[in-house]
Amino acid sequence: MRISTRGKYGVRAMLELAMGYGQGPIPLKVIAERQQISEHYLEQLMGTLRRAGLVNSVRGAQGGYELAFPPGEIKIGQIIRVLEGPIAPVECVEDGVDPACERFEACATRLLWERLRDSMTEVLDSTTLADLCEDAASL
Amino acid sequence: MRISTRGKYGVRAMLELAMGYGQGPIPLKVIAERQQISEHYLEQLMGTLRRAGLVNSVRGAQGGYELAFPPGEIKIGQIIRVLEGPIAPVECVEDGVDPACERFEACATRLLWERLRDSMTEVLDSTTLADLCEDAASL
DNA sequence: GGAATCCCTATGGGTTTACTCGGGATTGGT
DNA sequence: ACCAATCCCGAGTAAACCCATAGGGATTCC
Repeated sequence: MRISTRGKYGVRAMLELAMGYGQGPIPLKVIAERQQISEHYLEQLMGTLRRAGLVNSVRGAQGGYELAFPPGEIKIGQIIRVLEGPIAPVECVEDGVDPACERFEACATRLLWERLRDSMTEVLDSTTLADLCEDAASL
Repeated sequence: MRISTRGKYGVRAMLELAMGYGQGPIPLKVIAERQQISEHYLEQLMGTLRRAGLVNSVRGAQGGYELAFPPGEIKIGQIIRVLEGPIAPVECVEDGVDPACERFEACATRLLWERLRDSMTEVLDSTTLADLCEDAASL
């Protein structure tokens, strides 16, 4: 029941961008240094986040990345979904999937997985980058 | 954010045992057939569950597996922990681990992961096999 | 004794993870 | 015009993990 480094690094990088929001783009190198993440690897994650529309990139010298929206409008769940895929403990309770489930007992476990999915979604979608910035400030 | 087949199969197998609780041991073959799980693979999972004390095994002809406790006393969280490891989205919020975390921003994300862990734990530890049996009965 | 069981270790193919590498495209500063 | 700082992209890779499969050994009921 772990998220991978993609989700972990992604959230950390996005928090970094959130803390510098409104002050121009932040270069990858700086994010990677501050968060101690392999630069080349983080680059791939940022590419994914950019294609998903969560960050904008500015190419060339003095370029870098910045959030596509204010921190208060970006939910952690969005980041996770982009980098880790659907938030669902098992495939058959993914959003939008409605498989004809054969085993009737399986449905009992399915209710369980749905409850788990919902509680995970609740936490991840009720927290924004702005919330994490506040948390960071009060530490 | 997926559990593996170990957790899935494990819960399904345990539910099968719960539904036959008090009626003698159920052979692996039957569980595997009813739940459509590879027999040999399930055997390994049952071995793990047995060594963890969640099921008892009866060897020899007419043998099989049975729950070590009544269904109402076995939480899904116990099964998951045995088969999947600690319930924690990231390593640093595992129970009993208190790492000196270097990055102060990391602590902001750590609060998030703790909230996620807690909400997952809440669901999994508040549901017992008896609850799943009820769910199954009312379908 | 034999069939039905559980028990154990080893192995293997496929996928995923977490990177690394090398080069190309774009842009600001001088 | 040039150069350095950036982002962009695709390939490659070693290790780990997942999901089994294989084959035999030990135990117990009938």
